[in-house]
Amino acid sequence: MPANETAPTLDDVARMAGVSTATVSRCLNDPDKLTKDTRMRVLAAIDKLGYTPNFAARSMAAKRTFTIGAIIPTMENAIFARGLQAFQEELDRRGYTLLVSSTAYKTDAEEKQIRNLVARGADGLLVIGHDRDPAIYDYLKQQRVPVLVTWSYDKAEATPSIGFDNRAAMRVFAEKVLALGHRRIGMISSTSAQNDRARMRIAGVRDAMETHGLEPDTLDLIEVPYTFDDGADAFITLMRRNPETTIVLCGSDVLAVGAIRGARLMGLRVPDDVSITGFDDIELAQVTSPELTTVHVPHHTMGQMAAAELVAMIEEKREGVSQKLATTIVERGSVAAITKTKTGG
Amino acid sequence: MPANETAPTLDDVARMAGVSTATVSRCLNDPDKLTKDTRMRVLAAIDKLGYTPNFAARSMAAKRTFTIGAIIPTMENAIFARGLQAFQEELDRRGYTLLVSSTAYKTDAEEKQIRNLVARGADGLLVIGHDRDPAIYDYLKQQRVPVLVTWSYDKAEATPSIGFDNRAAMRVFAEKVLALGHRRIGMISSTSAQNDRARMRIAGVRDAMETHGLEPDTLDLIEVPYTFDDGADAFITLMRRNPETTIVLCGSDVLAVGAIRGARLMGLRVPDDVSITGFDDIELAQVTSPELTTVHVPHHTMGQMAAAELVAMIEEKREGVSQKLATTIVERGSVAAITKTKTGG
DNA sequence: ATTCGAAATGTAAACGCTTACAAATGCAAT
DNA sequence: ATTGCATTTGTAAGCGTTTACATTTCGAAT
Repeated sequence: MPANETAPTLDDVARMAGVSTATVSRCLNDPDKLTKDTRMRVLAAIDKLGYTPNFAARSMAAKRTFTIGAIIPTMENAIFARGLQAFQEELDRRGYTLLVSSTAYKTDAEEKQIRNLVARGADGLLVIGHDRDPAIYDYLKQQRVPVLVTWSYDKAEATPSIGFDNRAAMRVFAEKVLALGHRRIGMISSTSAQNDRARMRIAGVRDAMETHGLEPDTLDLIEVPYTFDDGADAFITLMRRNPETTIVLCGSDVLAVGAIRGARLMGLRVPDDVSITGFDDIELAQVTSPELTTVHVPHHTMGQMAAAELVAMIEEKREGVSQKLATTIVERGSVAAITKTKTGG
Repeated sequence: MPANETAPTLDDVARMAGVSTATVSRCLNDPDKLTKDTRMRVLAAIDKLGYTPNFAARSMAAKRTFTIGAIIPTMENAIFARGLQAFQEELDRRGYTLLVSSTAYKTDAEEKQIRNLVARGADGLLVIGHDRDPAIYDYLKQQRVPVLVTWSYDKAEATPSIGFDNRAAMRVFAEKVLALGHRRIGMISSTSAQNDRARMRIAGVRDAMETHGLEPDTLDLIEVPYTFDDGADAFITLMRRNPETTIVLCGSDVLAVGAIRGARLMGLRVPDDVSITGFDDIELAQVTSPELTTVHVPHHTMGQMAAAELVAMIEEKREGVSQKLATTIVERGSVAAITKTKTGG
């Protein structure tokens, strides 16, 4: 019963195996450099002592942490879960660990979190969307920490991004559903300040309205935070102040699910009385009744590609290259065409 | 344009402020010890250089990281999100940072993650449920890392826990809904191996059956992983092999939402044709139609209390003390009483 | 003016690794 | 046996903090 007072160190292992600390270190980081015999001896000692390398010491000496940080707006819903999962898996495969931090949509919390991650030695950072204080980008550049933006693609931005064109995706989608004859349009978006994804999706809807000969300013828009309840409340507000609305486009599935609930609360049938759409295509989109017509985002591919690119940026010490991913439209049951009856109402 | 090649260190700050490194360190950790004048000088230098303390160096020297690790089974759904959010907020308030790691329900991944968190110097660990390889507990004891179990309460276990009695909660709930006259009972649970929460909830249902004079073995149980689809599939399987089932109790809201979807797919009305219940009371429970009758878990309080207790264990170097939290029953629309018509079916 | 204790600051030794460089070892060719 | 080169191993200097201990400074009390 070796009731050691403290955790074993490299030194302890070296002593027990009868080798130098350098050899133990090599055994951990570059096993091929050792004789099979010494390697076995060291491994045995490690095992016997239950040794785990001290991360802080290691990263201080090596000036590398093999850690990548990701800052996401929220963990509360599944929006980022899928993509992040894929990101993590790919990182794992490449020998990196992911550190996740959530800002709970408080933009001012982001800077603090980024500094924290950098102080912890993150070799690279993944962030969502382009919008943030330029000072943050300056800081990151000064610290020489590679950053990759995701969930957004914008070649005009200086920071490399792997994502999709939120504006175009929403435009194409909106054009398609509006072609069903809708003239009175409402939209529920999450707060667009400091959120290019939200902003671009709104712009996409306005683009589509123009295509259909509608005045973009007539879009009845309401911006709210990011929960089901917000979606439900916003929907009710929208329908009260504009009862002749025939379709409500939501900036995300979460909001759309809330909107469907709002419709149920008001005794409105979807899509018979009003059509509702989402964006993201998370699992949730299939549990409502009716199921959501929405825009499918390639979460998995996006996460995977982001991991590959960020690791490449780190290891090859090169600038990141942006890539645009395609979104697709998923038609389920929440959208209907305008019928005579309805237009008359 | 001081295009420094490398990030500024304590030394740089000290030099610029004309003080020793010890003083700069004090300025960061114990500002009151300094003259207002020197403090200002140091702060100015820190600001000017854009200095951020190096976390690895700090934690190596201080042998403290002010970091707490949490290992959760999944980030994919909101089950743990609320509690973890509260946990994080409380930790923040006390000056600690949270590192989250998800096992994706792969129990063998947990040990690796725990070792990783320990190697990273986590001052304490939060884990979900009691079930895990005893070797893990041994390792943690040897490393002297405090552990707190949550989402489960069991005074019989050696590891302190802050949570609720899964078995009793499910028993009380099941007794209540079964009192409505149900005799043919199905249950969908997530895999119970290595998952005391699932196991206890199943036991709770069996307890309730006995109370109602039903043979516990007649419970038609099906265990699946943890997604909506699993819930839907399980429900369909269950109803096919046992069409006269009148109520399906689910081990979690996620599964229940899946089950509701399964019912819709089969053309069954809830609760008219079959009743369905959940467990957890996450937001999701209110977006389905009908809304879920479920067991409310005090996520927020649980997370908050867990944070307070774990920090106390660390700072006061004492054993943790377990606490049992109460759950409540939330009746919404997914359960109906058995009518003559139905019993005749 | 001195003295003394408290408060502020400085000095330097850890902390547990990695890695450049030096030394030792092994093996093949002579 | 010797030599030379490649391979394996060892030595020791950092890495950027914190903190015990030593020293200096300051102000109040004499």
